[in-house]
Amino acid sequence: MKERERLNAEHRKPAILKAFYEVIETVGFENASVAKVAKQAGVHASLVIHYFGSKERMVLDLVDEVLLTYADLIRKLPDSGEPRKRLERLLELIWSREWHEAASFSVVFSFLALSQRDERVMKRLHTLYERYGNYLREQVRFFADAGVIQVADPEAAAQGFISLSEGSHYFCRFHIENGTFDAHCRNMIQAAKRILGVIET
Amino acid sequence: MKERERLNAEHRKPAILKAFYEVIETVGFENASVAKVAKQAGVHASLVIHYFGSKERMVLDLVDEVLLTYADLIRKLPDSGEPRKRLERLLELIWSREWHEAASFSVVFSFLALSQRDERVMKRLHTLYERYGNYLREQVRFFADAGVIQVADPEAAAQGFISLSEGSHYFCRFHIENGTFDAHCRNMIQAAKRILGVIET
DNA sequence: AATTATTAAATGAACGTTCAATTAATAAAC
DNA sequence: GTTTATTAATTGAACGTTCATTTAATAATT
Repeated sequence: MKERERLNAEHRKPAILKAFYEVIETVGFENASVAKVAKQAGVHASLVIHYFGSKERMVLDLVDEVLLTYADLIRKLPDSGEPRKRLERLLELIWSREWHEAASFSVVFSFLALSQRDERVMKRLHTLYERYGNYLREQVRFFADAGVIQVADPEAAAQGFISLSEGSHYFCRFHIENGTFDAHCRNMIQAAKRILGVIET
Repeated sequence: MKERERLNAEHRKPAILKAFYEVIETVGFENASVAKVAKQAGVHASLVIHYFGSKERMVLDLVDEVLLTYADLIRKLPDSGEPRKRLERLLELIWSREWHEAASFSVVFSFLALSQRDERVMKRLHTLYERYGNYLREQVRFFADAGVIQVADPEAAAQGFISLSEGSHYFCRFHIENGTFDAHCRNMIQAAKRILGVIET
C-alpha cells in the first residue's frame, strides 16, 4: 500500500511550491488550479489552502522564490579580482546556461504579466533590478577607473547592458536557430563589450 | 430603454476581440473568462462561443491580432533613403513611444508565456522575429556597404540589436525611473550605435 | 493531553459549452 | 409593394465540471 509520508510545514510548503511551479510549467498559469497543485504534490487540496491561506498568497510565495533564484545569481557575480579578468568572468556568468535556465520561461513570463496588475509583484521586480543596476553601475565605474573600458555615459552603458542581457535571455528563443545558443552568447558578449566600450588589448 | 445594436460577424468579432483584450488587461489572462469578455462586449456569452467556436480559438485569434500590430510596425521601418538619414530614422522609430506602447504588456507577457506550451503561438512568434531579423540583417549589410557603419560580424550585430531593442522595451519599466523614458530611448540609441559600429561624422 | 498534519465532505460560485427559441435582416415570390 | 421564405444574429436556460475555500473529523507526533 501507498504509505503517505507526513512532513512538517518546513518541508511540506516548499514541496507544494515546487509542485505549483511544475504545474504552471505544464498547463500554464491560467490553468494551474489548487486541485492540480495538490495532486502534483501528492496531498489534499485543503492542505494547500491550510498552509498558504489562499491561492493568491501561494502565488506571491512562488514569486518570491523565483525572484530569489535571480537575486542569488546576481549576488554571485564577481566584485573583486583583477579588472580584466573580472570583466571576462562577469560576461561569461551572465551569458551562461546557468543564467539562461535559471527559471521556467512559462513561469517567469506569467509573473511579468502579473506584475502589471499586482503592485506587490512589481515592487519585488523593481527591487531585483535595482540591485542588478547598482551592481553594474558600480562595476562600470570600477572598470573605467581601471582603464579597462572607456565609456562616456556610465548610466547609459549600464542601462544598455541590462537591456541587452534581458532581451538576449528572454527573446533569443524566438529568433536564434536550434543549437546556436553558445554562439548567441558569444555574440552577446561581443555586443556587451561594445556597449561598455571595452578597450581591446 | 437600452437598444442593443445588431452587428454582423464582420463587426462583432473584432468588437469581442477588443473586449477580450481589455479584460485581459484589467483582470489578467488567468481570470479572463468568456462571461467577462461577453459582459465587456455587451453581448451574451453564447454569442462569443458562436463566433469563435471555443475560447481557445478566440485566444489564437487575439494572438494573431496582437502580433499583426507588431508586424505592421516592422513593415513601416525604412528601407530606402540616404543611408545616414535612414539609420537615424530607423533608430528613432524603434525607440519611439509608438513602438513602446504598441500593445499591453499584460497581454503580451501572457502570450509569451503561452508560446512555451502552444506551438502554434510559438510558430507565429518565430515568423515575426524572422521578419524583424531579416530586415535588420539587410539594413546592416546596406549600412556597411554605404560606409555608415563598420561591423565585423553582421549576424552578431543584428542579434545584439534585436536583444537590445526587446530587452529595452519589455524590461525598462522594471529599472528606469518614472518620466525618464525619453532619456532611456536616447541611451538605447547610443548603445545600438555602438553595437552597429556606427562611424561618427 | 495538546499540538500538528492531514483528509473528507460539502459549499456556492464560476467555468466553458450546448441547444433550442427568438428576433431582426435579407431575399424571393407574388 | 406587400407578403412569404430563408438566413443571420442574439439570447436564455440549462448542462456537467471545476473552481477556491470552509468546516469538521481523523491520524500521528510531541
